[in-house]
Amino acid sequence: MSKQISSVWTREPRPARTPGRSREEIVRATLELLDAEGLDGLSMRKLGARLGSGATTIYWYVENKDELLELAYDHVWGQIALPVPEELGWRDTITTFAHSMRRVMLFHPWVGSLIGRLPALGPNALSMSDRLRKAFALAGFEGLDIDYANAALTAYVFGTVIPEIAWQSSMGGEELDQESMKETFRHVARDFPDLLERLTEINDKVSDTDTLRETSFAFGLTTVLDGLEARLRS
Amino acid sequence: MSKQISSVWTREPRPARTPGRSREEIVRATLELLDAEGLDGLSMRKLGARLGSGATTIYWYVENKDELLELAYDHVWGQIALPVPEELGWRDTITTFAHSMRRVMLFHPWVGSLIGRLPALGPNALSMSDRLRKAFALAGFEGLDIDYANAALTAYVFGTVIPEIAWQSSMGGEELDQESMKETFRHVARDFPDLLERLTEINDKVSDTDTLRETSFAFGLTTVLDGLEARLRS
DNA sequence: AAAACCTCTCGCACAGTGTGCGAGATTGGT
DNA sequence: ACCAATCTCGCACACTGTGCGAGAGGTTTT
Repeated sequence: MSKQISSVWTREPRPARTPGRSREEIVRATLELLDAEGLDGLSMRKLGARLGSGATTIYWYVENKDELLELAYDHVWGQIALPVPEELGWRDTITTFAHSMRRVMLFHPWVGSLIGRLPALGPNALSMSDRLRKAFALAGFEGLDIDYANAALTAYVFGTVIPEIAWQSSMGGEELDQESMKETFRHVARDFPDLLERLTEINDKVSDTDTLRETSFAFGLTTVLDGLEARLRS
Repeated sequence: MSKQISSVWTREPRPARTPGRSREEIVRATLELLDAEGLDGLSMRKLGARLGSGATTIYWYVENKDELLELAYDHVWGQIALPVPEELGWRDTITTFAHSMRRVMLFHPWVGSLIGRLPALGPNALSMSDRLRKAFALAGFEGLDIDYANAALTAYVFGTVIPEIAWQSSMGGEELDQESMKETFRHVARDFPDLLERLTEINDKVSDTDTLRETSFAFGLTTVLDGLEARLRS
């Protein structure tokens, strides 16, 4: 009888009654606040105000703020599209999935700060894993290799998008302001001639950074998929 | 004349005088505190106490707490080993690099929460990029492909390690306590029979989760490298 | 020697945080 | 009408980052 990891998902939720607030309502408001003001903008008092209640009322439905974040976190994973692999074939299925995952994460930038802090144990996260696994099994992977392939793919998406979020947020809500970004980069990279040269090359070839990042993402994605396919053939 | 992205690296540091504290001293104390108590354990007052000074003294050397984190952040990237590619060949070089990066990150788990919040513009981060690029250039990549390969590789490492950190920290400093982890997982995954089946399979084949994660990391790494190599041949 | 001027320290205060507690309101069952 | 369970929330506590302005200490100029 060892003690569980502390998480919302290891405690039974309070049975839902008709009167009063509900967990769903609270999570919905949490998501709105997170999307509107980011992780720092979420406070129990603001959330209470949005719900038309006292701040500490929330603690009746949720043990603490982290549990609230776990709930919001898992909700996001539910928004990722994963086509039925039997119809599209595994490569297109995974590709679609990866792009959808990226889009969803960029739309809810605050998840970037949660991935390193909260384990993803919610039903949506698990269901995502489950369906992803089926796609990889259909591709021909067996046993633990299914999990390894799964981990590699999601790792690539996470690792790409998380720094993207950092950039996006450090440019602070403003319009892209590409020129100032280049200026900044020129300044900090002044001691690295090769990096500077690369920067001007990028300037020549690529018009805006959004498509650059998307191209880079696609490049890495096919790289990973090619690597996985190589495994299947050996 | 557009305004810069706000960052320590875009401001000239205060010229160093002999008396009083120094930036290096403060960063060192910051790192100690971060390693000892994590990101939440770092507060200006605690840091001041450790330095034997008032909390607000720090603001003479640093604009705000985020700048302090940027400095500590960049310091970590300086600890990653990157062999000389001409000696080892690019694959071994990158492999060594990736493992070193993972080890360093796991040793300073708080970086996991910073990757999604602060852009990596410090000299160590840039120097890492620079040297990585050289390795990929030596491998045979050209032009933007060098950056894409670079991005793909670091994305994979980031994306693997960041969730690892989440697990590590959610088990709260305690010894691994594998049994309770399995118990937790069995509980949350109770509605996903395939996942449960996979879990027992893992239990049979793998003794401890540390080596499991390491195997998984190595699997994904060779996957990415294989994918990159496939690009080179086409 | 005196005055002016930097460089640096830090106590105080402010607005804000998560959340424990306990008193009260609201509800449903008898 | 009474009781017990369920739910709300004001207050308080310890804590956060940081703006401000008074002062200390040292160096340079007059």
